[in-house]
Amino acid sequence: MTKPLVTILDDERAIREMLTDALEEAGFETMSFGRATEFEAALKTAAPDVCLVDLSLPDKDGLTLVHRLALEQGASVIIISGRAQVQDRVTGLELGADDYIIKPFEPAEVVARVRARLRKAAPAPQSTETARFNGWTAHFDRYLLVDETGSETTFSHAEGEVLRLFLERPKRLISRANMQESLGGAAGESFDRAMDVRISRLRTKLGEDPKNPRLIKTIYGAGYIFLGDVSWG
Amino acid sequence: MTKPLVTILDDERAIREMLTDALEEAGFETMSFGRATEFEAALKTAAPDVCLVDLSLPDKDGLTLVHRLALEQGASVIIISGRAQVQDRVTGLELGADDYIIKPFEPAEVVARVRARLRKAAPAPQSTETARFNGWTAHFDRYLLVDETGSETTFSHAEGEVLRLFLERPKRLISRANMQESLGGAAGESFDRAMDVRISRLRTKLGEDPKNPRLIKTIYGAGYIFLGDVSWG
DNA sequence: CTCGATTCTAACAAATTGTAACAAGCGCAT
DNA sequence: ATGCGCTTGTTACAATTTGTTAGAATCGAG
Repeated sequence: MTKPLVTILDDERAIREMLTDALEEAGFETMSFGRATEFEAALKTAAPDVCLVDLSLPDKDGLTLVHRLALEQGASVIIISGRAQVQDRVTGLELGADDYIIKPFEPAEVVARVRARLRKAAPAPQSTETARFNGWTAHFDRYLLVDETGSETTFSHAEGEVLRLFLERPKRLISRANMQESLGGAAGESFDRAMDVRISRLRTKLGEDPKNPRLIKTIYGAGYIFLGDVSWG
Repeated sequence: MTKPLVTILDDERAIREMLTDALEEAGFETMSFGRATEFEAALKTAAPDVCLVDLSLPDKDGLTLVHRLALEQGASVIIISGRAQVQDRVTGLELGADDYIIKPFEPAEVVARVRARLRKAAPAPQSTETARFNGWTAHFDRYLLVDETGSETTFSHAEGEVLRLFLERPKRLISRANMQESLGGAAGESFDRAMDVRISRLRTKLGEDPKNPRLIKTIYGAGYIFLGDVSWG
């Protein structure tokens, strides 16, 4: 169980430090950025669970960024802004933000709101070993994949690891680095290929069309994303 | 597709009415209650999607109720309270609330925050991932462009970034600098060409006539403009 | 019309990902 | 021990995506 990753994007160093301290003390992993471009570069290899974003950025329009974040990444987005008008808050929230905190803020409240986001988004500390998605049913305890027609296919342990990872974080980018870590892969360069192969094999078991995969999508240069409506239990 | 159900629990009639009006106008089903016992009775037969709860109730401790709600029901809980201290907010959120709004509030903001809750809870946020324009349908979640005749073309991630940018700002000039930012392009000079190429490729996928593009128009020396009647969802 | 600046796009190249085929390792029944 | 079958990583090569280059096409000022 790794620590949740919270990213901080704010052009004021003092604020970044304040938030970093508070969040790390609360037991989160953090990464902070002063400008949007750095942040976006980092997104290619890390998948944050919650993103704190200041709207007044030097190099980019914050709202557009929020919109993209909310849409592409499945992460929760919390806007932190000095703009206190109701209209600002409403548009921020409509564009996809999950929360809107006004400066000046108390670190304790930010932590509490981050926790509230994580609680809902949590991959569900499911005791169940069964998940359903798009007609399929995966039984992890029996290494069994059941079709909507009822026909069964088994999957191996390695395939199950990948499948579980996907089912636990549906509709979110999972970077290769992240996946490698979760699969306990040695940092070895060649493991990259092994991962591809695992995914390839999983894809064929799911009956994916290689030219046009519907469930496991590749994001060139970034990672994978599982598009499926998952429900556990 | 039934309307989401929002419950309101507040002892002041004026507030109940204000919220009911705003929420119903926004397209939600509502139920409102003046005391906790009524509310709890109603919970036996209805499953709200979002619960608005005022903490200062005549007949019960609001926080306990929130805690139970958050745990037992799967609903999102938003506290609405006159108690504005940071400590109040923190404990409210820690106990399981998803959001904390301070009185006095603007109905518009409440609606926006309710929407934000529902967005995350929704099983398939398909709505913002599909856009229609001039006979085409773009499915960003599946990287698919569908013709009016139904024939499909896939587009890559990079192409999708451009397309999305256009669809988000139709009929408005998008400067090259602006586009470069949004595409996360390094400020490098040579990225200019890469952008051209992305657009060129997108154009061919959209079947544009090079001599006479109908959708993606070049404004010499300024940028691009997307002419198309876009509707999302 | 001519010229320089700008944009278009075909063709190439580099990086990244997909997968068939092979090989090593393991468990298990013979 | 031997051999079979299964899992999994490795290798090698194919395919895809993306950026780069270069020359053609286009634009607008003078």
